[in-house]
Amino acid sequence: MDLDLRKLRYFAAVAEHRHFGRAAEQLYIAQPVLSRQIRALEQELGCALLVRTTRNVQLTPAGEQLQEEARAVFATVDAAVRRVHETDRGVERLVVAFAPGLHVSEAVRAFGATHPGVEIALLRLHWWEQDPPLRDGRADVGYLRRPFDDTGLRSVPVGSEPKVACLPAHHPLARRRALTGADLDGEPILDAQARRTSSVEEKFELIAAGHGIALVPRSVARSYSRPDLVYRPVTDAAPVETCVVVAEDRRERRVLDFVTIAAETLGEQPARLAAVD
Amino acid sequence: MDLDLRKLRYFAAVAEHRHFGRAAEQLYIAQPVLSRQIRALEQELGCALLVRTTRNVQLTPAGEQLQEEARAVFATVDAAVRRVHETDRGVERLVVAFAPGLHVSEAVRAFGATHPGVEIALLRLHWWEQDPPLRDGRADVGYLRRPFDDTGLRSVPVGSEPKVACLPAHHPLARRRALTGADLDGEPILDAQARRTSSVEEKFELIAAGHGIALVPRSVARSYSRPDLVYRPVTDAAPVETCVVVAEDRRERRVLDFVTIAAETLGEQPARLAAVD
DNA sequence: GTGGATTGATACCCTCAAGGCATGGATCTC
DNA sequence: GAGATCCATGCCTTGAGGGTATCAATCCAC
Repeated sequence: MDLDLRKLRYFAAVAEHRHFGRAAEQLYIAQPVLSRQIRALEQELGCALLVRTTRNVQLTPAGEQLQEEARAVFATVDAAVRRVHETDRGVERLVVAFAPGLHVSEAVRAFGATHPGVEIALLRLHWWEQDPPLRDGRADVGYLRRPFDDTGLRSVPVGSEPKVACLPAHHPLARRRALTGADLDGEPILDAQARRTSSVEEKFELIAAGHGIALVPRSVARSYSRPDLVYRPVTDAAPVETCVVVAEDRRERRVLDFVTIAAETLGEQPARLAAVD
Repeated sequence: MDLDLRKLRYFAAVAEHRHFGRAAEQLYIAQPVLSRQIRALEQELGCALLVRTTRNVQLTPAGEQLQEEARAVFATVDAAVRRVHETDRGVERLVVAFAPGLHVSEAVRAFGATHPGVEIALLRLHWWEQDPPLRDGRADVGYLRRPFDDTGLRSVPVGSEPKVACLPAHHPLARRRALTGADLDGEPILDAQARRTSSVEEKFELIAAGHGIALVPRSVARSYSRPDLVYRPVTDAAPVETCVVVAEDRRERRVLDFVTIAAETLGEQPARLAAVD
């Protein structure tokens, strides 16, 4: 059973006005209807949302939470309808995903110059979720770092780069110029299996706070530097390969064109990803 | 009139199976019902979603778009219901927002140590939208940079820092060690009024691509460095003040506690925000 | 303290959309 | 061309959404 958007909108009105009568007036329905709908919503959710006295209405903590969640729900729905209409009117959209530290401006610019009618959106990826957005349609094309699950995907390698260790500035190993894998034995590594952080910045916050260290591609080190973190090369770590990736069944012109342009852009200038120190 | 989640779920099933009969079977409804519901959805949206032949079903571009949007809608709704239930069961949540370049790990760690039962979520803010999330409930407390609209908000200053100019590495002004405001006259400044970018990284992509320059607080320069961008101090630019901010009507214990801890954390170590070169 | 005003809840009725069943029309397969 | 497959249409039933009238509880004014 689904949450009913109508009831949710009714609840949002009551939560805003803190008053059934005025909320009903705004919704152009009768007040008793509103009372019943809200009560039904509470039953469906299985928790109280409002504290009713005969003189006023207050929100329970769950009610306040729902008031906020309602905003997100309506924003998502409105955006969905808008984008469907745009697509129906012929607007072409290309969602380019990129793993942290990778730069897409050149390819986007080159693509935009030859495809002025295509609206481009960027999507930040995360370490722990690189390929799913390409498979489920959230993104049309992506810049990914191996390893990732490439079943059902087509990958074009566009460069490779060494790994570096990211340490807190006060870490004992930070005094060394370079490290080897053996140096890192016993260190707590924050990897994809660890508690999932919602952004790159959060991961660095954890490292800075002393919760662990991380092995990251050098381009990440170049993009995110902080005074309380240091990066040290790990001489015997395997290099990381970057790929431009699309789902195998995507055959739209704009998608194929972007892949071509992206491969050319990076292919001509491999120094972008594998620059010298 | 609202999009109907029931119809949307029906559509998602048809889009997945590419077949009315099997979709109806999965939904435990009769096939004719499904035909009518989908047709009604198409009328409500005002655009065709499916191309029906008597032998199979295909999606129109708008239909493919809606299939993808449906995923986002359901994910949002599910998360909303889940969080409401959690709140109802007594789980306390604190959403800490932060403007780009600010680091919250110390305060979060200190808060977590004294409030082990409170679940903490982080929310990245943008230049053009700093204070609204605090006012509409998306965030409980935030680290903001002036200027922002502080009506209805309570702000605790916690530090100030100079501004620097962010330029493409090949820009003529990049050869200078320091700049003044006069040097930047006539340069295209990417500010909050400019075309809105959805992340800090995108803004830097634009700068790197030569679309303009930006004036940013020094802590942003410290957090995001790239080989194709350079930062230069602007000697006569007004410093930027950072504040910990909450809505005036927020009086929950966990919110007030976090503000206290945040102010103490940054107050004791002002070097965090205003470090030497 | 008492009566009027305000506010949310309840009772009862009506309407219409959602859903089921039977069937039609079109297309593919053999 | 007969049968199978698949989506659409017609018709009926049911239940959720909505309206009006009214009640119960509280607040406020005098």
